Amino acid sequence: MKSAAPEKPASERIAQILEAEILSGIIEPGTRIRQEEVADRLGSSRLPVREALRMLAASGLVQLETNRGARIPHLDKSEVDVLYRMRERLEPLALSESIPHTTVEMFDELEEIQCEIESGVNVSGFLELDRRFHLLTYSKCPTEDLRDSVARLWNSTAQYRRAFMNVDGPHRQWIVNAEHRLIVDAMQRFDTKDGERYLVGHIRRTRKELAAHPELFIRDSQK
Amino acid sequence: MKSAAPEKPASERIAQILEAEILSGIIEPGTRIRQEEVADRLGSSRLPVREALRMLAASGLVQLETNRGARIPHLDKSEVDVLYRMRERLEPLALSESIPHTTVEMFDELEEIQCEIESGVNVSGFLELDRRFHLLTYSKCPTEDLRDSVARLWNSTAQYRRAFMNVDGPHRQWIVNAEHRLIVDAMQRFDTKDGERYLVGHIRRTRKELAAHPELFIRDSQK
DNA sequence: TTCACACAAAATGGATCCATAATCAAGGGT
DNA sequence: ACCCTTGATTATGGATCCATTTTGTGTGAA
Repeated sequence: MKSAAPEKPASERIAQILEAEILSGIIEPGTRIRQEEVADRLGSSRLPVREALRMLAASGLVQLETNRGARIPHLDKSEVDVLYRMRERLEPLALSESIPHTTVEMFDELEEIQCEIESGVNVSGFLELDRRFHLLTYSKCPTEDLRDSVARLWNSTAQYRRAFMNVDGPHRQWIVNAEHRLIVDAMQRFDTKDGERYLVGHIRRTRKELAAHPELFIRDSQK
Repeated sequence: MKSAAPEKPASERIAQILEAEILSGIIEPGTRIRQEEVADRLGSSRLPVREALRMLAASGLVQLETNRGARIPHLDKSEVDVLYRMRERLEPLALSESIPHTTVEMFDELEEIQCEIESGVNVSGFLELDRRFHLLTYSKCPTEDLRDSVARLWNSTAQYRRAFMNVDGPHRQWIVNAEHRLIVDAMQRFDTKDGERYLVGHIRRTRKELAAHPELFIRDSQK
């Protein structure tokens, strides 16, 4: 019985690294990803990189063109809008499914994250904390497919949240804090309806604020 | 300038074949998929098969365990129930987004499919036609991610629709026909609200009928 | 000067080969 | 008789090598 062998996952390590680099903005949209470059940057052969790219393509994070390699897709205004409408419909379901299985430790962690957000952080810090906050509220959802779908939507829209935050910054940050607090309160009361209501409002407001900044999508024309 | 070279897609041909085999029931849930077997059955090396399995895993169609290969996951009653709730929320959005871009040819094809359904077909025939019908109503949705998400949900639940049809058969088939007709009518009137309403009812009714047959999920215990 | 054609360099897709972990079977010990 | 251990077989994960397509550059002509 060997306990010290967690058996490192395979090439999905590369997929996770690439995913992190993409949605943290290190790799910008439109950039072409060369397998060889990634391979010896992460110290492996091209083969795991290929598999990782296939996985990311299936997750919608990159686009593959045969014999042309992988690149991060540009999204136009209306596509991001629809992705947000998908979030408005799916995430409340994930929250509802998660609420019955919440634990005290979860609320402690949510409280901790929210306090850190309110303590004042920079843009990257907020994006990271905000992501952790919301995905944590969905974490007890028993259906893996639903959690994965939600995570996919967060990944696909990450770069636009970042761009928006860089423009609009901490403007009206108090609204986000209030919404987060209301969501946690509904969860503690095990009130799925209220939770869904506040969450829909949260996402819907973000969608509209994003739509008010079309300059974030100027890439549409130079596509 | 060579025009006759559509440049066959790469190993995703294998992914499509495997996908079709899985959701048509040829490969049953719980079955272990050996790369080598698939490789020389489809006349290629193991490498494209590996990539295809990674892609299918990212799509949720198979589960990968390191050094243990791929197998088709079992879903229990509550998981299928949540997948149907996801459908109830996402597919109306896809329909709404598709309706403004519908064409006359589409309505002709929908009419043709529905007539073929009403002409009386066997279970496999109905499942195929029903899938074509619904995915066609979403086909003009401009957001690829949304179309892909919907297709994923149809794939994940395919085997349970099949099992249900084999049990309950063409029982109350007239309801399906009426719902399909109402959906097409709403589309022709460009009434997205009505379309969403009828579609939600259609999926919701199916979910409840499925939930009334727990014997389709007896695999839960022998998991 | 600009466009076009051709050739070279590079990157992707695929196949074969090797290492390692898991599974199965057989044998021995309790 | 049953269980544990040990070895052999098998299957997956990874690396290197080859073919094909794309792309970028350079030269030539209009």
